[in-house]
Amino acid sequence: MPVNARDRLLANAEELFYAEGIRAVGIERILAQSGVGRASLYRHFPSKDDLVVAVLEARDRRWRNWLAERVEALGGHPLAVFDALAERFAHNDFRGCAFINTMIESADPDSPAHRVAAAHKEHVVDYLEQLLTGADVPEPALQARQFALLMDGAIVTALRERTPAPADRARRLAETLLAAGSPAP
Amino acid sequence: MPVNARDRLLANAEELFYAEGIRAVGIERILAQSGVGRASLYRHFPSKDDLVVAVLEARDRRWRNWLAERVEALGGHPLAVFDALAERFAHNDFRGCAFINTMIESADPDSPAHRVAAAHKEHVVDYLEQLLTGADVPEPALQARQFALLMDGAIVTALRERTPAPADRARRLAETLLAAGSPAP
DNA sequence: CAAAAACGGTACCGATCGGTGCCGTTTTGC
DNA sequence: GCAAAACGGCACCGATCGGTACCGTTTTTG
Repeated sequence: MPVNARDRLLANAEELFYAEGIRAVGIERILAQSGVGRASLYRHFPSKDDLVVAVLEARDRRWRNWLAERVEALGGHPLAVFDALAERFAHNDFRGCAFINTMIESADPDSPAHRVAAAHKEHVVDYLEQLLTGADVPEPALQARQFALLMDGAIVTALRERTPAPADRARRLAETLLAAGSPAP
Repeated sequence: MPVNARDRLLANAEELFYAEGIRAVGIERILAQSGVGRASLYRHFPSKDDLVVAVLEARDRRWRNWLAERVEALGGHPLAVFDALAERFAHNDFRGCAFINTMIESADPDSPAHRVAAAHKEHVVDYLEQLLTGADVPEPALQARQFALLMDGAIVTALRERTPAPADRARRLAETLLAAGSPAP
């Protein structure tokens, strides 16, 4: 557990928001679980929305770093992103993608939280394109979007079925996609 | 606009829930937009949760009927489900899949709303399997799950990008999937 | 060791949440 | 045409929402 009140708030708010949703978690719950005084929260964050944005930005950085490291450790092939996802799905506190959830909960596309979530997904697509380019896959920009669609589909399906299997199914789809694209240029 | 208070409540609640989320819409908003008295709501539905379940069950029936009719009209081929999705994505009030949104908003898998949403997805998978079986696609049970994953991936991506393009991309993925499965038995 | 910053606890605020009770009116069914 | 059901409007309830102000204490900093 972090020592700062600020870091404790960020950690506990992220956990609660991810597990139950942003709107479903009140300020009081966060304060109680963090052991932080009410005033301390508003010293660090002007409003709940600002706390939400800070939580999402931190999670964005951490999640993308995790993915890159995990793909690297699994051999660096683009298909490894699905193996990384499978690891996530296996955790019993898996509750889907925090950023998809945020875009759905914060419906207004112009809201700060929604913007951060949308930006996260764009960054992931950029990473995928760079990964596919490095693997000499033709049309990496288009294939990156296909991969992202498969990843989000796997995430939503895993949330629904409560099993890591969708990661493998998405991986198989991506394999046939790469196999179909390569041999006929 | 329906004449019954009950039907007006269902119609307006569905519209508001879909557009802004279930938690984000209070009882008062629904009453005002429906022109219904407060007591009338609680005469028909014991609580907000019961209203939510009734709205979802009605939408489930309507959505699946719509999909079946649309696929039929588009030739009856399994790939037509993606053409049907493309039509939905083009509407400017498109806000993703109400049932995915519900499973995310009502995080508890045992909550009534979550159960209805999960059941809807199972029914869609069943329909896909029957559709693929009718088209003599090998391993229809497995391919139905692949199709469902592609559909959900397209829906989430369309919500994110705010364009119907993901439907075409998912269709292309499904095409290569069928092409890869058929010629090598 | 002292000044200053960070902190936890509590009382309080207006607004809104879902839900109940009662009233007079309108619509429906026989 | 009359009884009964359905209805809309309003007042009200306790609980909780996000947010503010002030308190005395602890921790950091120089």
